[in-house]
Amino acid sequence: MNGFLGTYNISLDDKGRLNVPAKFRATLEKEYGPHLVVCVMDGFLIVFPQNEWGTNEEKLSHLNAFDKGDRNRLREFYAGATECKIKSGRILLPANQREAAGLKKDAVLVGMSKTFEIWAPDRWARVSG
Amino acid sequence: MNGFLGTYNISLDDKGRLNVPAKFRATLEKEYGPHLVVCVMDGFLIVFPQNEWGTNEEKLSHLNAFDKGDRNRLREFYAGATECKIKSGRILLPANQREAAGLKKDAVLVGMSKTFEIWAPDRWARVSG
DNA sequence: AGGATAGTGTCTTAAAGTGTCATAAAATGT
DNA sequence: ACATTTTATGACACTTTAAGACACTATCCT
Repeated sequence: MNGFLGTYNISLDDKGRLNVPAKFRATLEKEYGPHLVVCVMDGFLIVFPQNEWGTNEEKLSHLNAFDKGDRNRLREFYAGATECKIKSGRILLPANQREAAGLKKDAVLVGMSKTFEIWAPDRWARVSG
Repeated sequence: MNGFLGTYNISLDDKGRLNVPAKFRATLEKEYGPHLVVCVMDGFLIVFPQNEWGTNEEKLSHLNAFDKGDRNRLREFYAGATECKIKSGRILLPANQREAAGLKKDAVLVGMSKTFEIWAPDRWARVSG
């Protein structure tokens, strides 16, 4: 398996849930589990399978808790994060994350191997140019 | 075996699947497996046998997922890629890749030793002209 | 308690993806 | 050149997936 690959256009339902594409779901089932950590980056969301989040966290643990810049980075990272679980094929993103990412009715999911990203279509268009 | 060689005109079926030429299939069976990674280049597609893709991916592994520039580079690479498997001699390319390559009803497959390429006939004509 | 809001389960429909067969075309062996 | 085998294509039936809708539950607030 090659992890998460490709770009998918998907739409949110009336309650703000979004369908995880079947291929991503398959990867999750095979290599990870249904538990995810979603995290706000600048203008979009990153979704970590649970244990990928763990390895990332480890990398961050090398940052210096007494360094102001590092500490700010850590805070930003943790403050925006939430746990969520796939339920009948979908995930519900909390309102504040949807807002942080500018998500309204449609979203673009982008595979990044061990994680995937969630973008608002207009922002994605600007980045993927 | 000498890898993928030659040029083949093949047509897509009503659902967008394309037949992998018997010679390519033979190469895949003998030297690789049925799992492929297809990846958008500028205006055409490159097909990697799974482990050829792996070696490419390895080159990226030194990039830092927390660095903005690196992350952009990674994204470009992964966003255009998809995994696919040969099923009864054919592969199905996702709609966005077909569109990126301008594929409609016919395609040209071009062997490139360890990979092969998929072109829309008109674009191929311009390049090979 | 009552009414709002947010979250969850489940069904329906439409679209996308998959398996398989029949014919046509091409390649192969003698 | 002919018969045989393999390969490519088109077609169709079937399955899976995504989207939208709706009803039900939990939570919060006053």
